[in-house]
Amino acid sequence: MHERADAARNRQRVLEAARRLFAERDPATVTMGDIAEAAGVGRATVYRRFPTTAAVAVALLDEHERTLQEAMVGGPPPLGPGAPPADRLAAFYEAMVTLLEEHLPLALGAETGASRFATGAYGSWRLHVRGLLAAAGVPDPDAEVDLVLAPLAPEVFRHQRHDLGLSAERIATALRRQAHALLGEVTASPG
Amino acid sequence: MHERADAARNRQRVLEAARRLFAERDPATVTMGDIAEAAGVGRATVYRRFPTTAAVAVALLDEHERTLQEAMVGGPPPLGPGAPPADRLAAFYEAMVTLLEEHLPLALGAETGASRFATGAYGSWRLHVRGLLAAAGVPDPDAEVDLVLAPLAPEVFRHQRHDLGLSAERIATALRRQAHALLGEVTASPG
DNA sequence: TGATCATCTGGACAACGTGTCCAGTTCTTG
DNA sequence: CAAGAACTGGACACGTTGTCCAGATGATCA
Repeated sequence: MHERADAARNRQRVLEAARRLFAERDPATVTMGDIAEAAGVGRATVYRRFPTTAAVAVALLDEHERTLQEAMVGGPPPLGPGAPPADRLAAFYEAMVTLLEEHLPLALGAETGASRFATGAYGSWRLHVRGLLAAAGVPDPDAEVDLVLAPLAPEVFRHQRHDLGLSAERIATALRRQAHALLGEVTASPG
Repeated sequence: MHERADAARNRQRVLEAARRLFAERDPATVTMGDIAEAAGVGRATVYRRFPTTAAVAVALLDEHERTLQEAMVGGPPPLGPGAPPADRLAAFYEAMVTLLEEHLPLALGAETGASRFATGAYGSWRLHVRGLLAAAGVPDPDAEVDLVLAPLAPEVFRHQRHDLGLSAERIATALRRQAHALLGEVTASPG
């Protein structure tokens, strides 16, 4: 049994209305009622598919995140396999900055309530970066992976981008340097 | 005009009750009403001094943070002045891990609502770390400082400590390695 | 085409947290 | 001890959440 036509139509209305609302104002202040009203449907209609506003944002982010993940596992280097770990981490950082620059309101909206560690996307990035750390010879990848991912928290990007006024390119450059510093010479440590 | 005796007494009751509540359950679920009830005072009495539950947590954290800050600016090396920037950053990381280990519930409680970037303590740490980055020859300290502080977000520590089960020492070791990787050889870059 | 039935819809409801207000009380000052 | 300032705590109005159910709508099948 496929989704009913009216249900599919309303789902689209809800998603589009939510995208607009998240972009227009502080994503943390968007309520289920706001989304329902903007979409022209009842509140229960929104609740039927999404338990929270964060879930709506996650749904909107999903396709973009999936595209990035595919490039990470099967795309061309340096983002995909083939390049040295330090270069791949730098490319990953750069791709994440692009993603945050394009969809920051959604990324912020996806964080309201539960932590980002619970999302499926975070798990994928974690797996990817952990592999890079291990390949580079980092002593304890399990302890470092979340530290390496921490600078990509949407709230950190928002702070740098808007409170501080830094350009996305400047942030990306800083992250690239850190990627090479963290993984560039690990195997050449004292021995 | 000094604080009235009964007001001071109630302030202490509120702070002690809040400390207990934050430690007992998820700090994000503690409400002003809970604090008032546990302290044995009315809700408006709590509102008189603290606008939000986060403000209560900040007040409780304040003295501990101040102690750390004094050690940073005037204490013995490697945390205080005198040691190389990489060693000082490593010492700072280690001190922050200790602080988080001892007062994680308060740190998490202080984050509910507004972002941690707005707190005065964050500004002090930022200033300190920015100075270390500049002294180490990092090209763009303003862009890197918040990235270097990001792994210390209470939510990241909570994830590593409880979701992953890592020991505080293991996290501190990983951070020390990163500190040396990020600042250890910056001035010895290609030339 | 028209009947049947599962699904969807949207307004209503109760519960909860927030922030404010003010009348009564308590403490400090002279 | 009197007068005034400050504090207290219950009450109030508001907004959000999450659930529920009776009516409406669309898919299926004869």
